[in-house]
Amino acid sequence: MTIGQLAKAVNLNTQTIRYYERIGLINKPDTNEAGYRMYPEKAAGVLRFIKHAKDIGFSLKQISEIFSLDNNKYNTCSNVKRLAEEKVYEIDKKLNSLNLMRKELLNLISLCEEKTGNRRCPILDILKFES
Amino acid sequence: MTIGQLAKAVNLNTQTIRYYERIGLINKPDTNEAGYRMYPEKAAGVLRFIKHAKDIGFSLKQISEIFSLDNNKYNTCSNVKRLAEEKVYEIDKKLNSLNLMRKELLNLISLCEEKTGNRRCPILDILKFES
DNA sequence: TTACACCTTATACGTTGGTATAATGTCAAG
DNA sequence: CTTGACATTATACCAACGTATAAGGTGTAA
Repeated sequence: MTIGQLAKAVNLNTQTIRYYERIGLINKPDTNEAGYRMYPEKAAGVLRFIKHAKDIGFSLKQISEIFSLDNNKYNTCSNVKRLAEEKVYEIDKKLNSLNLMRKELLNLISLCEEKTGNRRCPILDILKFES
Repeated sequence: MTIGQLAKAVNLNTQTIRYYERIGLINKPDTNEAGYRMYPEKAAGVLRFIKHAKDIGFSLKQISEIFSLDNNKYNTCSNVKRLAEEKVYEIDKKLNSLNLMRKELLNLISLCEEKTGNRRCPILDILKFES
């Protein structure tokens, strides 16, 4: 699988895939005679994992952290598992934080609805002078 | 109130306040004889508003947009409300994504638990290109 | 008066996460 | 055997959101 085919498969720019390689997020795959990167099927899964992790707010650095456990020969499955558990904990913190924001915004919106017809905007009023 | 006092009051860097001015997010206040920016009390409220809005996920650009709605005094409340509703929608998408990722990680963790004692780590197997 | 903490502007740099461009090589089809 | 769509590398550029530095002016307190 060439880089172009991979890019199409996971809906990423080829430049982006090379960028991920450059920053050490993914490994450079074996190349063919012409020097083209030839990716195994698994690569698509890895990239989808990265996209997914990124979507939910993990930085490329954090994603690297998960991958880099691989470089340490003394790493056992339980260490990797521990890291995964830490990530779950981080996710839970993000979930809480997002839920709080959501509540706050909905509260502001409901204030707006109570006050329709009024000139003053309760969202502006509250965020400006009471926070 | 000088820029340094303001910065301390709202826990921001003076550079950051000047940066906000530079990008047009806040107005340049009147200056004294020496050319020092002299901020009214209200400035702290505005900066707190910005921090708060940023905390709940608004970009500086979006915050600018809110301010400009405020300046227009035209249909303000419903426009601000629309922005807040858009933000709630964004938050909901993130929540869904996070919940998916959480599930995935827990699934990987459970694979680890099934395989305790085994040399190979199923998480790494999945994440690595090779093997 | 001198020291020191503050203020000014202008400009450069830093980080994250890419995208664009140039100059060049490879390959398959017509 | 040329054309077009790919691939390679290297380098530059982008937006967002600041932070740092240089070179200077101001204010106050000992």
